[in-house]
Amino acid sequence: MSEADAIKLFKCLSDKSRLQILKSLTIEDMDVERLAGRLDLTPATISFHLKKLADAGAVSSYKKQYYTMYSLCKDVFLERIIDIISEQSDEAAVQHQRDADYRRRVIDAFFEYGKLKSIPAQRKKERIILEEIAKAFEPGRIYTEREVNIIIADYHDDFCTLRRDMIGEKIMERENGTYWLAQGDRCKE
Amino acid sequence: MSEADAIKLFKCLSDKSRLQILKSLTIEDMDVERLAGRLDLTPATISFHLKKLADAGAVSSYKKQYYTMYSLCKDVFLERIIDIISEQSDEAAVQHQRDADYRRRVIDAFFEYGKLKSIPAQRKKERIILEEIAKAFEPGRIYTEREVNIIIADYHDDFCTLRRDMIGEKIMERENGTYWLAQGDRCKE
DNA sequence: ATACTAATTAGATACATATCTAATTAGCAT
DNA sequence: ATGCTAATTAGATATGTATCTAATTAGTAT
Repeated sequence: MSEADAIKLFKCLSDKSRLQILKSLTIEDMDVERLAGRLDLTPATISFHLKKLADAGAVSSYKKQYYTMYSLCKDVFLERIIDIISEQSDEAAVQHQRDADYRRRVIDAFFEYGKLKSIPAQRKKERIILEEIAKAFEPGRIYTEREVNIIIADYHDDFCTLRRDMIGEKIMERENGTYWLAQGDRCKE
Repeated sequence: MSEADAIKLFKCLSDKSRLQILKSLTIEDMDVERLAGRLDLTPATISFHLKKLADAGAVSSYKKQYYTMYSLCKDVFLERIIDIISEQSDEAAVQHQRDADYRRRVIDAFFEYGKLKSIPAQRKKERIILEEIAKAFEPGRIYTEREVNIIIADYHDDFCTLRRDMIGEKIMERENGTYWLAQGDRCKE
């Protein structure tokens, strides 16, 4: 089911009249006039809704003497909502890629020849820069403040600010003058 | 979940922007601006949608330093659609009752002292009357035309019309001058 | 063939809503 | 306390849609 189909289906389900039509058809197949009677609406309105429901694959119809009988397409409703939402996970991948592109642009803008040209004023951008610098540290290893300063100084003279912000952004952790990479959620990126 | 709640939830799911917000939150918790960046919309619009999503119980939020982080309420999406629709099955029962009430009113209007006052002009009403008369026949048993006439004549003089319509409405079936109750869908009522 | 009736379509209307810009509120940091 | 920044709210607009009445189509029975 494509995203457009999912939206069509949910749009059908988000209207009181259509929900009641579906509920009615849960009981048994019905014709337009009977539904009109049950919902206290005109047959024209019922037709309008049934068309949408049919278009979304929620109902189907067949002729029976005078009447056009409508019946529920049960299989459509057996899925879990979460599965419908996350079905298009390649879409999610595309968005993830867009995030990566943004990070790349920020990094390209502030780094030059492996050096940091300036420290971003915007918190979000600085975080990206800090995460980039953090790659120079080994996960799990414990560093002295002096070691940290030296590594960061490779990127920018103001290693004090950067070191402090590493702690502030919880990218690194500190205790008794020793430093190490936080295990946190960085790995997701 | 009440019907109103279900409609609110489905309304949230029936918008492309909101679906993408939910998909994004599937990956990890995010703040308003990040979502705005991903969806290429203003933070105001994202706020607008998040409010609706929160109201529908689809997302929740918590503060993290500068930012208000939003996260998905996963449990809401684990249900099957069919369960949500038919959850209010007492509602369905109410509607079924309404149908029964209608039949009762029609029967009361056309029967008097066990006799049929007149034959309804409206097809739908006549069918109800015919189904009522059909109760006088035993399922499975085969009747001669004469037997059928006698039974129907108890209700109305014009047993010819009624007998013919029994066949026309497929309530009874006929072959070689013998009659019997159709097994069809009457039993549902 | 003709008349009847269920169903759909067309046109009109009123209400809902997705989005933006601009203004305001609220929370954090110096 | 003051200033910054994320977030929300307010106001405006344009699009979407649920419903009705009236007209049309289609299918059944006499």
